[in-house]
Amino acid sequence: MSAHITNAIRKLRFEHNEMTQQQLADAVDVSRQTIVAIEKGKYSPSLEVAFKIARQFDKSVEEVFFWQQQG
Amino acid sequence: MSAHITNAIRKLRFEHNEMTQQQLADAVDVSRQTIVAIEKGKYSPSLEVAFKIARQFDKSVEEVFFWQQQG
DNA sequence: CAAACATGTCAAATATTTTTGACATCAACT
DNA sequence: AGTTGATGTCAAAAATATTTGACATGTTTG
Repeated sequence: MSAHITNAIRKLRFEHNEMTQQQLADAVDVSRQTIVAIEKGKYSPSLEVAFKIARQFDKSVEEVFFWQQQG
Repeated sequence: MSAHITNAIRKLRFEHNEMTQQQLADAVDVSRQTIVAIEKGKYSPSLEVAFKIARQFDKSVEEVFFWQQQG
């Protein structure tokens, strides 16, 4: 029932000067554990955090997060 | 500190055959109160609900939700 | 080897989102 | 006048996201 959301955060971090999880966390003002959890798909972020992460990489939300509908 | 996110849900509901809050709620599988709260900007939704609402209107997340960065 | 760093994980506490149920108002209709 | 439907609000509970602090692992560097 719950939709699954994947993301390209890890890929984008490496493409952006090998940014570390801690650096991204600081840049978007969340904890490192939050970045880890989102990156690993443990849960999906709030829309606000999603916007912050996307903008950090100069991307749209949909270029970073991928939603696949369930049946 | 908290970024503000506005949205075009009400406008889109009316553009889509005057869809009611209840119909939208049913379509994206949340309660009517959730639609009311998001529509009125009481809080911003999860990324998952944001995706569902956007797709309901055949829009991207960014065509429905507008994030304004804080200083 | 030891120190530093990046990553992963866990558990408990806190914050935020979402649900449920109830009630109020207003407009449209019979 | 009464009913129905759409919207708004409130409060408490439940679910989910986020934080904090701690610890473990592997890699790199002095």
